[in-house]
Parts: sequence; structure tokens; C-alpha cells
Amino acid sequence: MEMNCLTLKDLISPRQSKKEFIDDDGESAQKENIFDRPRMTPKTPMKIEPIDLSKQKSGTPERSPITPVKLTDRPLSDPWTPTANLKMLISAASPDMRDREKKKELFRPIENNEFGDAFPDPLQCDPTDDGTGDDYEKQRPSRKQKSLGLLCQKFLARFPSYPLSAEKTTISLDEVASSLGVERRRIYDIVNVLESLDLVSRVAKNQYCWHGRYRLTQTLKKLQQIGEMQKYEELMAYFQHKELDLDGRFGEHKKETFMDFQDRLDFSEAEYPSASANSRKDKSLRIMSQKFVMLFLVSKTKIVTLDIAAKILIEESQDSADHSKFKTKVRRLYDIANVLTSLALIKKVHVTEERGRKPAFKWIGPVEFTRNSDDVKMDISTCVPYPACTSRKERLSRHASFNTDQPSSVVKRKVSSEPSSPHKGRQDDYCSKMLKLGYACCQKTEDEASKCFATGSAHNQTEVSSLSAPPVCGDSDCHLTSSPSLPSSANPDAPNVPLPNGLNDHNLPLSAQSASRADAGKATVLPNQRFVYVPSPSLYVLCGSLHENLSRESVLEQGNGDYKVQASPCRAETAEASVKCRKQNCQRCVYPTTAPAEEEPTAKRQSLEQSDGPISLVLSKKTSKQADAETSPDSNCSSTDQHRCFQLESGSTVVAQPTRRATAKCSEIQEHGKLFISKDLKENLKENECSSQENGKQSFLPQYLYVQPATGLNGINFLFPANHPPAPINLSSGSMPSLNVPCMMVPSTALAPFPLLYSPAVTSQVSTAPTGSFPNVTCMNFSMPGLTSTTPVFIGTPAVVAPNSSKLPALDPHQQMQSAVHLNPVLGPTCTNAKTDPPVCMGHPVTLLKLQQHSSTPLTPKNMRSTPQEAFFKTPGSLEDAALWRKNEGNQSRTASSAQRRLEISSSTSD
DNA sequence: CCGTCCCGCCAACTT
DNA sequence: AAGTTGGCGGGACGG
Repeated sequence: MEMNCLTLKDLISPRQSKKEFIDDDGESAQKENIFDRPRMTPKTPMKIEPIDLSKQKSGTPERSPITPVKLTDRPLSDPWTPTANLKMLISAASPDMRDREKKKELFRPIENNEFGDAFPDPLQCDPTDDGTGDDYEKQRPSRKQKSLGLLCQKFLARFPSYPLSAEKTTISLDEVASSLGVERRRIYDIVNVLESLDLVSRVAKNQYCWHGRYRLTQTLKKLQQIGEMQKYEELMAYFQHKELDLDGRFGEHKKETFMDFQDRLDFSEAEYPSASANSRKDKSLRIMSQKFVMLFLVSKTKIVTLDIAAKILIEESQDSADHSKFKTKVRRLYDIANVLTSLALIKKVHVTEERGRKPAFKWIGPVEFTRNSDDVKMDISTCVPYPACTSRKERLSRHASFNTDQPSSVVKRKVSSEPSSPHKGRQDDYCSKMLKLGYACCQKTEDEASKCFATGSAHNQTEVSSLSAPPVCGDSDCHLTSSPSLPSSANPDAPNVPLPNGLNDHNLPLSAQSASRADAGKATVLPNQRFVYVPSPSLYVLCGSLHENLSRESVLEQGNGDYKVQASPCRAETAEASVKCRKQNCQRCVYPTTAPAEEEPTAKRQSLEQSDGPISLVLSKKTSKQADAETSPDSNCSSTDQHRCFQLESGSTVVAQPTRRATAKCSEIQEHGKLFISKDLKENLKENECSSQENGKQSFLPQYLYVQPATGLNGINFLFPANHPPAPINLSSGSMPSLNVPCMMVPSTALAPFPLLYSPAVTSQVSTAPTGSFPNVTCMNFSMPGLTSTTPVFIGTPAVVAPNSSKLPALDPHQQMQSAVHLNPVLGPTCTNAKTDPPVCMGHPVTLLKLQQHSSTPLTPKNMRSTPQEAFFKTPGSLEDAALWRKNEGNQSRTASSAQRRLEISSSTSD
């Protein structure tokens, strides 16, 4: 995705490697990276590269010319040799960090290989050569190869976008630097930006915690809000028109506001005492990054030129806007942009202004999360931010846990603590139930999602793809209690998986999110998550009594966009329930009010905004195209897709009818989705297979049957897609009849025994799609005996994530990078490099397919859920659970991904 | 020639 | 004092 920029560059650069162009995708990038590392090595003493040098930069066989320093280093490093790597590793243990680095470089190749495993890089292969390899030389990377963007991709590839909550992924800067074969300094650049988005947080020296993207949406939301408050939009407009100097007023005013909000923004800092003081950092990349992102989020066009951004940032941060400063700012912005691009949040474009063409970046990340749903959801679920929610504390605890490696139990507690408020107790149960149901329901079938997404929903595909379990409701407790699997707990806040539009599923449990993700076309399973999102396309479950209003909306929403749909319906009801719970129980209580109504409008807005033509700026071709897509969609989408979606069939009462909102959303979604989709496709070609299938399915619009809640359901309403071919709905058994639905809902308890809820076989039966394809089609048996009871329903198979997920590995690291799918433990490792590491996926989301595979492998009850305790933890820890399972399985690596492990190990050793 | 941005010096901060 | 962070900008790369 973002990669585009990179890719473009890469593509452009004929240079070497080109091979890698692909960088766009993680793969290439990774490869490059991998290679790069070796290449990178240049710095490293090794310069083994000399050879490399020969290749590239042609002229300068040596980089050294560039930086003398490197030269010095180089000498140190020996030519690559396997042994050398080992040595390096060993040495790594040694105190000398720098030495480590050198070592690192050495390692890099190895690690790279990991990636390489997945993606053999020609270049990498060479490494074996010891450097002498001319290949290496070739590989020798051009600057591009060394680019921060690639480096960042590599970095990201090491970590699951949606790590199991429990999993505390600590990032050792040294470790990472060494593994990536770069100087630590470079890692700081990356980490600082990631930190700005709360993807990571500093735990201690050289130690960062990897949070993944759970919080991304939330963070973006906040940033957006802040940006709005600060009126960045105005500023941007102002500059765009003038580009000249800033008005003092804006700057100052903004500064103030900005500062005010800054606190909020600085999650990490606030959260982490350890975090260094902000002082210096006011100007830091981190803040700049946040501001930069705000500009995008506030921008109607979603396009920000560097110069404008620099001007705005200068003003705020610094009074003087010297030209030199300006230049410096721009430089920094490039750094930031590279990272953001790697995150697939922006991509480079060119804006043609009156003056001429300017470099600019376009936001391609989630937009819709916009406050609408997200806010609410987030707040609700996570309780996070503003309200005094414990979120931070939780975060802290989490971090702490992560940092400390606290046992999952600890984590759990923390997690639980959050949500768990005294009140909760029963409410929790209820909530959990609801949530569960919601999840289940929420989980749309991939088809639907794909449909919507296919068109546009994809926004977040990256995220979606990654699917990792999104954060569950804030009420982790509820979830936890009943279903530990709920991952979110871990990320109470985070969960905002960036569902496109509003899907925020705060309410929705993981499943929902997963569903959304699934929408993305991938069924993902979080290893940790107990619940697997089953891509059953059409099943929707509405939890809580539906208010007609809500129901409609929800329905409509559903019809609209995947995300929305899911979110809304779930939200509506689940939200209600959740809200109640929250209100009652949780601090989190969000703002129930915010709920649906607000969301809708916002969605509209957003859509509108998006649609809004570019301001003065002229978009590049690409951009223009995109813009077109964006603009056009509304009408299109609304009419067709939406209707389709909404069409209700006889069966049960028809719930929804498309609403304008829906249309609007849809349009938006489509827009975004298109963009993303394409990207995703690229990225996740492998996975895409599945997704593609799904996409194909997308065409199919689900019709929903509204099933009145059975008595036992506690007011839960289910919507089933009428079209759902395979599985007729069977309502049987008392309150909770077993239903044949695309999705299975199973009481957690029931699940425990069963390794897999979601059976591939079933899917095969049901789904037309090949087994390999997403099961979305598959019908699931929906038995919810326990539903009424507190027992949560789980969809999907937690356990499914079999340790063997290794199979999955097919996934490209890219994906990971992009937040795409997190592979199962196995995958994780593969992706990450974990080669060495046993495939233990921590919470990496897995594709259903994978799951299926895994599922094939029966899980032991242990694995399934293991002890309730764990389960609890799991919430966040659902992942953890997975880990536990894995452990049980024999994977030692618990939660930590191989990479992580490595880090830990290394760190520990080093430390 | 110019946009992009790598690289690493070195200062602010921590420990 | 040693180590960690990260601001900063020279200057190379790449087109």
C-alpha cells in the first residue's frame, strides 16, 4: 500500500535490486531489508559489502565515501560468514552494544533469511556467500534499500499488527537494530513515529513495547479530534492558499491547543513513567508525527504537502521558521512519512498547485474511524481516553506486564481489572454474553465484508487483513470472564481495529472485528483469541433487544458497508448492552449517547469529506483516480450495493432498509476500500487468494433475515443473511436453537472441549468456496444453549490456531507489515524471522484458512482454553491463551513471537 | 539540478 | 561517567 510510494521509488530506481521493487509489499521490502541489512552492513564494519559496493553505487564501491564513520565500522566487521553471524550473535551477548550492532548486521542476514524463508530473496541467499557475494554487492543497497521506509517495513514485519493481547512484545532496540543491521539511531526514528501512533511505547531503556495496531484507530481518532480542535484544517487551507507565512494567530492558538491535547496524545509518555520526559521531545519526531498525521486526518483531501506540513509544524513547534528550519522540518517529515508509508497510512503523491508540482502525501489509512463510531466505541469499549478511563492505567499495567514479562496471569489481572469494576459481576456476564453474541453476530461473513470491502470497505485493510483480533469491548471483563478469548482486554483501548468506517467495534468483540477483517477478505484468527472470526458472510447477530430504530440503522449500516454494518448492528445492540454494562459497571461507560446516531452523521461527513474534491491541490494521476473513486462512489455505492445489502428477504422480518447513511457510508467505504483493496491485494496476494475469492463473493450481497430473539437469547437478535445459501437457519432448541448459519456460535464451554469451532469440513460443505478459501461460506452450527446464560458464545475457533500454523506462513511478511494478517504463531515466526523460533504465534491473527488447517489439528482442551484463568487473561490475552495452548502444545514460546523471543532473549542476554 | 533522505555527529538526558 | 535518545544538517544518491 503505502508502499506505493516506496514501490514507486523502488520501481523508479532501476538500480539494483530492483528485484525488490515489490517492496511495496512487505515481501519485497522485507527482502530488500534483509538484503539491505547485509547491504546495510556497509555501515557495519563489514562492509562486507565491499563487494556489494562494487555493485551498487557503482561508483562507490564503498559507501564509506559517504560516511567515513561507516568506514571505521566496516573494518570491524568481518566479511559475512555464517560463523560470523554466530559470532556476532554471541558477541551480541557481550556488552558492547556497538559491537552488537556489528553483530547485528551479521545477524541480519540471518534474520533476514527468516523473511527470506518466506520470501527467498535472491539477494539474501547470497549472504551465504559471505559477503563476498557479488550478489551482495549488487544488493548493496542503494539508498533506497537502506531507506527508512524499508527499514520500517522490516521492523514492522517483525511484529504482528495485532499481537495477542497478552503477549508482551518487548522490543529491544539493540536487538532490532542488530537484526535489521542498522544503527540504533535509525530504529529510533522508526520507533518514535510508531510511538506517536501508539503502536509501541517505551518501557525502559532500549526497551519498547509493541502494541500493534490495536490502538491505532483510537489514536488516530484522538489525533483527528485534536486536529480538529486545533483547527488544523483551517491552517492547512490557509497555507494552501497562501503557503506563505502562517498567521500568528493560528500558530499560537494551535500551539496552545495542541499542547493541551498533547497530553492525551502522548499516551506513551503519560502512561509510562519510564518514558523519558517530554521535554526534548516536544519537537521530537513523535510529536511531529502526530501533528503530521493530524493534518491528514483533518484534511478534506487527505493530502498534505510537505511544505505546508512543515510550515504548520514549524509554527507550532517553533516560532522561527527559518528557512533552514524549514528544510530541517521537511527532512524530518520525510522520515516520518517514510514510516507512515510503511504503515500504509499514507502514500506519496504529487500535488500540482499553482506553483507547480509538490511532493505530498495522501492519507490512505483509516479515516472513518473518525469519531463516529469509533469514538463511541472506543470510549465505550475501552473507556479509554478522555474519560478518566482506566485505559491508561491499564495500558501501563499492560506495558508493565509486557515489559516485565509478567506472567500472563498478571496481565490478565490487569486487564480484568480494567474492565472489571465491581459492578460488573453479573453485568459483565451479561455484557460478555452480549458481546459474545455481538461478536458472533458481528462477524460478518467475509463475503459480505468482502463485498463491501471489496468495493471500498477495505480501508483498513491493512489492519483488517491483519485482522488480528481487534480490541474487544472495553468490557474485557465480561469477555474475559466468559470468554477469555476476547483479546481486546489486552488492549482495551486499542481494539479499535481500524475498521473502516465506523466499525468500531468496540462493542463488537473481536469476532466482529475479526469479521470486519475477514471482510477484508481474510478470515483471521487470532491465536490468542478464542473466538475466531468465522467468515461466514451473512450472519449477523444483533445483541440486545433491537430497538427498531437501532435495528434499522444497524441493519442499514450493515447493508452499507461491511464495517458499518457490522459495527452498527452490533453496536446498536451490543452497544446498548455494553453500554449498560459499561455504564453500570465500567468506567468505560462511554457515551452511549454517542452511539449510533452520531456515528451515522459522522460517517456521512466523513464520506462527504472524502468525497470532497481536493482543495486547490491537484492530485497526481493516481491521486486523481483515487479521488474519483472516492467521489463517485457515493452515488454508486449507495444505490446498488447498499440496496443489495439491505435487501431483506422474507424469512424473518426484514429488518433493515438501506438508508442514506448507509449509502453514504458505503460510498465511503467503497472508496477507501477500493484503494485499500488494491493494496491489500497486492500485499496479500497469497492471502489474497482467499480474499480474492471472497471478493468474488462480494458481489453477492447478503440479505438478512431478522430473527427475533429467542427467549433464551436475552434479547439477542439475529440477522441472518437470507441468501446464505448453504445453511438454512434452523431454529431449534428452546431458547437457543441450533442454527445452521454461516457462522457457528458455540457456548464457550462447549467450545472448550472442541478444538475447533469452525470446522473446515463444514465450511467445505457449506461453502462453495474451496476449503482453502475462506470458510466464510461455510455454515456453522449455531448452538447457543448457553447464550442466555452468561456463557459467551464464541465463534470461530480459538484453538484452531494450531501450533502448526506454520503452514500459514505462506503469508507474506508484507502482510504482517501492513498489519496484514498476523500469522499464527507459526506465521509470526516465519514472517518475523523467527525462523529459529518455534512457530509460536502470539496473537497473530490467522487467516481462517490457516485456521482451518489448524483446526484440522484438533486442539486439546488445554489448548482451547486452557484454564479459565488464562482465559480471563486472555481477553487481552486471548492471544496469550493461544500462547498457552501453544505452550501446551509444546511450543515453549509462549506468547512471544519468535522474533520477540529473540529480542527478549537477546535482550536478556545482552542485558 | 534538485528532491529525497542517509548518516552519524553530538548534545540533551538517563542511569 | 557511561550510556541512551534523538535533534540536526551535511552531503550523497538518484532521477
